[in-house]
Amino acid sequence: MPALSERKQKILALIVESYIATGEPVGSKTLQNTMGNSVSSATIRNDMADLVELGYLIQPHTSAGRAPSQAGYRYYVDNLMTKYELGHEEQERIKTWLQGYSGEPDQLLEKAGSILSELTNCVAVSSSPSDSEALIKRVELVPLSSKTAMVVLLATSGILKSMVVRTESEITTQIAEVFYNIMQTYFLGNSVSNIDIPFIQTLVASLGDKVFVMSPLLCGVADLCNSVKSTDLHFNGQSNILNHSELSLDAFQLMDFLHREAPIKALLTAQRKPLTVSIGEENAFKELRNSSTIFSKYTVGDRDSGSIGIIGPTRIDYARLIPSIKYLAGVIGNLLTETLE
Amino acid sequence: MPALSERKQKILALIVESYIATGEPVGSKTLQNTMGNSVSSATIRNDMADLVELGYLIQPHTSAGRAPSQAGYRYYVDNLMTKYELGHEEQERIKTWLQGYSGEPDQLLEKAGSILSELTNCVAVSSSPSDSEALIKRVELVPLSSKTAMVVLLATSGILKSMVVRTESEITTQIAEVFYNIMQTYFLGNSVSNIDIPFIQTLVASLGDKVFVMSPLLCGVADLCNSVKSTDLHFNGQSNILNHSELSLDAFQLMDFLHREAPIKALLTAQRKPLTVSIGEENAFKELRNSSTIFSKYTVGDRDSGSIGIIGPTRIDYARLIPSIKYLAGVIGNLLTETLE
DNA sequence: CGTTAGCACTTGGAAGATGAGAGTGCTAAC
DNA sequence: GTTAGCACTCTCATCTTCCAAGTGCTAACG
Repeated sequence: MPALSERKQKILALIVESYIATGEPVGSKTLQNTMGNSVSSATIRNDMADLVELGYLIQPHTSAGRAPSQAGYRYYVDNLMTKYELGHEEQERIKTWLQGYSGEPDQLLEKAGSILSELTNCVAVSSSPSDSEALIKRVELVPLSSKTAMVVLLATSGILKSMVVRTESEITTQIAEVFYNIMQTYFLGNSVSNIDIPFIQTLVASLGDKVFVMSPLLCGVADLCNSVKSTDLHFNGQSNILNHSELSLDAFQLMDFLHREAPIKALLTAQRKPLTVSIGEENAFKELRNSSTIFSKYTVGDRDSGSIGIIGPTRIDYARLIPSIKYLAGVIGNLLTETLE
Repeated sequence: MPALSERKQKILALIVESYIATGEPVGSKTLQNTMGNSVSSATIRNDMADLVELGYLIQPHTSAGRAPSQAGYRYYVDNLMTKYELGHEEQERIKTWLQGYSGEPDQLLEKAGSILSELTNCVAVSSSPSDSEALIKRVELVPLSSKTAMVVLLATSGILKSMVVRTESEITTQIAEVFYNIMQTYFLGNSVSNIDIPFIQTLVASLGDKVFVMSPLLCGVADLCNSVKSTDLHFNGQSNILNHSELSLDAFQLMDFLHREAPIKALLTAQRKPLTVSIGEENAFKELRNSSTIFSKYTVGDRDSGSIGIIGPTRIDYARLIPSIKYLAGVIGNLLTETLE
C-alpha cells in the first residue's frame, strides 16, 4: 500500500464520506468548497486522477464525479475513518431494551437483530451461542406418555436443548433408571463433540433386549449434542435489501442467498477476528460481491460463542456502524454471561 | 351478479386464462383466433365493451387489449374456472416427501411451505397447529440448577411446549411437590384458555412465603398455555415476491408487511371457510390490495387447527393452484392426525 | 516542480419529435 | 344481432437535440 500524501488522504476521505452520505459521485469543484478553497479545483483534479490510477476511486463516466471503489472504502476503513461512537443516552436505551430478554438467547438475539436492522437499515444477522467444546452438564428424561418422552440436555456455557422422542415400546421406570445410569457413566462431563452416532452404536450393542427402547433415547441425546455444537441463525430487516438502490439489481439473488442458511453459517463460523469488515469482493461468496458485511463476535463467559452483524451495500456508513455493532455485541455478551452465573 | 350470455362468459374465461398465461392484455383479433373464428372480431369487441362496462375487464389504455379486473378474476374463480388437479404421480411424490417429517409439526410445515413456494412461485405461509380449546394433559418441572428449572406442558391435541424459568430462591424438592399439587388440583384437565394472569394471581395470593419461588413457575405455565393457543407462522419463498413484476412496485411494502407477523396471523385466524380465495381489494389489509391470497385450513383429528397457503399477485393460475393447496392441506392434516394417535 | 487558470471536449440524461403497431369505437350495411 | 370498414387513439421505441456537469490538457505562474 503506497503512502498517500496528506492531501490525497483528505481528498479520499471526503469523497468517501460525501458519497456515503449522498450517493452521488463527487466533483472537483464541490470538493474544493468542502475543503475551504484551500487549493484550486485543478489541483484536486490532478490528485483525483492519481487516486483513480491507484484504484481507490472510480469514475462512472467521463463527466461524472468520482466515487470510491471497493479498495477506496477499504483504505478509508483501515486508515482514514474516525469512528463515531453511539451517544451515551442511546447506549443506555439499547441496554435497558435488551435487559428484559437476558434469559432467552433466541429472543435476545431476535430483539438485538431488530434493533440493529432499524439502526442500520440493513439486514441484520446473528448466530445463537454455540460451542463445540461444551461439556454435558445434565441430561433429563421427562416421560410424556407411555411411548414418548422429552429429552433435555444442559451443557456448560448455558446452552439448553430439548426434543421429543418416540420409542417402539414402553418407557418404564426401570428403563429410565438404566438411561440415567448410562448418562452418569458415559455422558455427563463428556464433551458434546464426543457423542456421535458411532459412539451410540457401540454403547447400544451391549444393551441386550433393551436396545429397542434405549436406542431412540440415546440417539435423541446425540442429536441434542449435535445441536449444541451447531448454530442457529436469526435474520431481521430482510426487506431492507430493497431500500438500497445499489442492491436492487441483485435483490432477488441476494434475497435467495440469505434464505440458504448454509453459506451464511459458513461466513459467521469462518470469522477469526472479533470484528470483521468485508467489503464487496472481499466476501467469500460471489452473491455478496456488491455488499459489505460487518460482523462482531460476542463472548459468553470467556469463550467466543456467536456473532451479530449486518449485510448491506458497500456504500454504508462504516464510521457509525462499526462502533454500533461492536457495542451491541458487547451488550449481548454481557447479558448472556450474566445469566450464566 | 347479472347473468352473462354464454359467449360473454367464454370470452371472459379466455381473456382471464390468456392474461394469466402471458401477462399481456388480449385484443379482439387474437381472441377471435383462439375461439376458432366462430364470430367476427367486431362482435367480440362489442362484448368486450360490455364486459368493461360491467367491471369485469379493464383496458390499460385505448389501444391495448383487455385485461381482467379483480372482479373479473372473481367471476372467473366463482363461475368459469375448470380446476386442474395435480397428477397422481406428483401427488404421491409430495406425500412421500412429507411423510418423513410427520413427527415434527414445525419441520413438516417448513417442508410443505418450501414445496408450495416452489410449486407456485409465490410466498408460502403456514400456521402451526394451535387450539384454544385444548386441555392441559400434563405439566412437568425439570430442575436444571438450584434456581432454574424447565417447565414442560403437554396439551391434548399433542402440542408440546417448554420454557426455562428462573426463580429468586432455591427450588427445593418440597417446592416441586407443592408445584405438582397445584398442577393436579387446578391445572390438569383444565382448558388452556382458563389459565391467565388473573387466575395465577388469585392462586398465588394463598401461597404465603412460597410466593417468590412459585410465582415465576406458575407464570411460566401460564405463558406456555398462552403459546399453546397462539399460532406460529412459517414463511417460505419470500424472495418470490421479486419474481412478479406486477408486485415489484409494492415489493418493499409487501415484504415489510410479511415481516410484521400480527396481520398475517389475523388473516389466517379470521378464515372461516376451509378454503379461502381473496383477490386484491377483497383482502382485509391494504398492503395486499394488489395481491391474491389462497389459504386452506388443515384438520388435525376432527378440529381445524392451522392453515397453509400462498400470497401472490392477482394474476395467478387459480385453476391450478387452488386444487394444489387444497391437496397439500389435506396431506398435512392426515400426517399430523396419524401421529396424534 | 507543484499549483493554477482557462478552455475545449466528453458524456449521460432530459425533453421533444417522429413513426409504427396494435387495437379500439363507431357507422352503415347485411 | 352481426359484420366489414375505417378513422382515431394511445403507447412504445427510436432518434435528435440540447444542456449541465465535470473532466483533461495546456500554458503560465511563483
